[in-house]
Amino acid sequence: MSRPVVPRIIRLPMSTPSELCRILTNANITMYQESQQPLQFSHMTTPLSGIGDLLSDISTYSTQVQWYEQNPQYWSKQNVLDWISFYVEGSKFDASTLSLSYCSMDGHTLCQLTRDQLLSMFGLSLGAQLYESLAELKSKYDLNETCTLLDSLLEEFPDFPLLSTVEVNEDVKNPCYSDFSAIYGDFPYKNAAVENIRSPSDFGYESDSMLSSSSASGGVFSQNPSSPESRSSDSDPEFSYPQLTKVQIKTEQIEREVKRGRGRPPKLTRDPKHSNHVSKKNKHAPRGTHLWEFVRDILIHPELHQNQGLMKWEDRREGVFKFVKSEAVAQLWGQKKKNSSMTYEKLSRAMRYYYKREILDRVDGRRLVYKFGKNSNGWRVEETRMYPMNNTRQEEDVTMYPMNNTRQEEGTGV
DNA sequence: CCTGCATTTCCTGTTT
DNA sequence: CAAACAGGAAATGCAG
Repeated sequence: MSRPVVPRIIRLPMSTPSELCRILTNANITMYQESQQPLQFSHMTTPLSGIGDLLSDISTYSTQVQWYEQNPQYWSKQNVLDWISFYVEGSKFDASTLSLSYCSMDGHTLCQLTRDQLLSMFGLSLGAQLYESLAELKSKYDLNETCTLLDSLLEEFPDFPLLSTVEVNEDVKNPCYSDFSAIYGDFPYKNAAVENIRSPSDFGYESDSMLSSSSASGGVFSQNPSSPESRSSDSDPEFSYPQLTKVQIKTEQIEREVKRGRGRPPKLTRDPKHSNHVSKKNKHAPRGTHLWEFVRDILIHPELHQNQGLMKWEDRREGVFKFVKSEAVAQLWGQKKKNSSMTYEKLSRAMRYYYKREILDRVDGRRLVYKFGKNSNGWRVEETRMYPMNNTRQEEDVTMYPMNNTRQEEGTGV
């Protein structure tokens, strides 16, 4: 089998900072407000129950995966937006001319678009890039999917005489990772879908659904309760986490007795079954805001959260705010960073580091209360006046984000 | 490969 | 007493 074709995308110099700021902000706006739908595999039918289970797992997982990790046909709106953002960012496309309505479609809809439609929507250059990328991703994932199914079939039925003679080439099984990584280097093109598939209970929530019913959905703590901060899981009245089984607790204790030392332990893959399946290196945290920016964005766009009341302003003018649902915010942050074991305790440590950098000022004597410092920006009323706090989100929001709200993350250094 | 940054993880002690 | 705060220490992952 020949190697799949690799998209020929060249990373061009960045757009202007303000453009990029808008792009990223736009992505954030949508990211936090959208409730992604689980992917449907109903179009696939198979008489084999094992495959059905696999698809069920994939479907569950797919509420979290990035666009580059799955077939464009199954992309959520968020995936589509991320995909577009990626190419906008890498081109000289003027983001201000881009209407969010063009980006507000799911993968299925996207895949119906003709080349001409894409060109008219995104311009000749970007449109062509998108079309090319889409076409190649589609063909690649169609192939990949077939191989994955075949692979799982082999695991399910190892003794099946015909299937056992079939070998699946590694490069074909993970075409995206092997080829894209060669081109993009650090870019996170890898088959995380395979690596991360564990049990359905491993998968965290998606924004609102989890915030209201993490325990019911077998929330994120069921996966990795290894840190003692899990003790704080019952601290939040709005939150309840699934109780650990005795076996889990026992395993935890053994693990901690074996390796206990200061500092952050290496991330362990808890499912050895998949640990050797693909490369473990999880390069590149998703592009996005820093913690304080994440917090700020929750505060200045409360209307974008179906579950409001995560945080609130205590004194908007002074930049004083409070974590109302501290563990929920931590979970949301963890979701953003693909870290299901994030807790408020850990998040708050990161917040405390901001004191020294004067991104935050101390607020003594008030629990869960912080204050933006002189090295933070984008939260002041003047900076966000273009955003009426009570309006529902509209497409105009995208281009209305203030130009002067540029990121200065590097300028906030110690 | 090395270095720096921004966390993340863990811990001990203190305050509310 | 529990939860939150404080901050040291060390590790991680990414960017340059």
